[in-house]
Amino acid sequence: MAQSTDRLRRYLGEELGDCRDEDVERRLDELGTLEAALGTERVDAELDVVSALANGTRYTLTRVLVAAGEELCVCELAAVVDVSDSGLSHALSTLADAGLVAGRKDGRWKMYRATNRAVALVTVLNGSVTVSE
Amino acid sequence: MAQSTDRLRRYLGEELGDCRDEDVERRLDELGTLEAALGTERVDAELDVVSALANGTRYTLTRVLVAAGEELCVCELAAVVDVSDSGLSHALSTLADAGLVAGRKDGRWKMYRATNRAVALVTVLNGSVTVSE
DNA sequence: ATTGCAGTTGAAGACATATTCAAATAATAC
DNA sequence: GTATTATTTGAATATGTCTTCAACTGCAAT
Repeated sequence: MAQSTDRLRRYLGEELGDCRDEDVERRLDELGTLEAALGTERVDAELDVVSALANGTRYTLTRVLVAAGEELCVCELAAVVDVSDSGLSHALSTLADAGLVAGRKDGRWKMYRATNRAVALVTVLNGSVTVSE
Repeated sequence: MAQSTDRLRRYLGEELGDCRDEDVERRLDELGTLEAALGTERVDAELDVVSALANGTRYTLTRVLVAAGEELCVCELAAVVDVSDSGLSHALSTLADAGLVAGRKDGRWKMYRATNRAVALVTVLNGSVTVSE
């Protein structure tokens, strides 16, 4: 740990004018606190959600379900993405685990809809990302 | 295409009472329109952003920079995540490409800050994901 | 100018994820 | 009941992504 903090000490030296051991310790503490305040569990949970969206097939499915504004049958979603039935099922299952879609069985058909979480995320992404034309 | 639409035809048959070729065509059109309205470019761009966030190292960096509310030196961020300097640089570069952080050179140090896009996304994720305790 | 330091880049191996195939389940139709 | 259909599951390959190592750039101090 002595060596790994050398660089930080030099940086703080330029920032503060001078820099002692306690200054380095304090800054490391501040950074540690910043990180700890997030909460490992929470970060992991959020990362699961983001990871579920981070795939072309799954993001398209989510986007279409949000745009549809109603539940769609698996047999309809099959027309939207270019994967096998099995791949489609895996994708929907991952999204459901992440709370981005919810499924309901209706006879021999299965219907999926976007959750509020999906709507919120897609809305922010849509609003935040600009596309050149 | 004839066979791949069989299932959809049967589903629409149950929904509508009866179902002809034109009904299947119409539904496929609706689904196609829904998807096309999203825009391939836009979906790709949004997927890039989501994918940039979908990694423990990068999500933690983003989260910390948002929480910090100010720019931090690479030498400070090194204390936050557990990767090599090279790995850290790659991570920050990916985030910068996705417009989630912005970098500024200051003498021999490099400072990074979270962008509005990052703040918006992290805020929504934080609000949308509940953590059991 | 040469040395040392902060950070980056490219390439490669290690690692993780996606998609498919084959088989299983659950529901309906016969 | 048996057969057919819709969807799911698990295992295996194919594909993609992380992280590291080594070499490099830019900057500053000497």
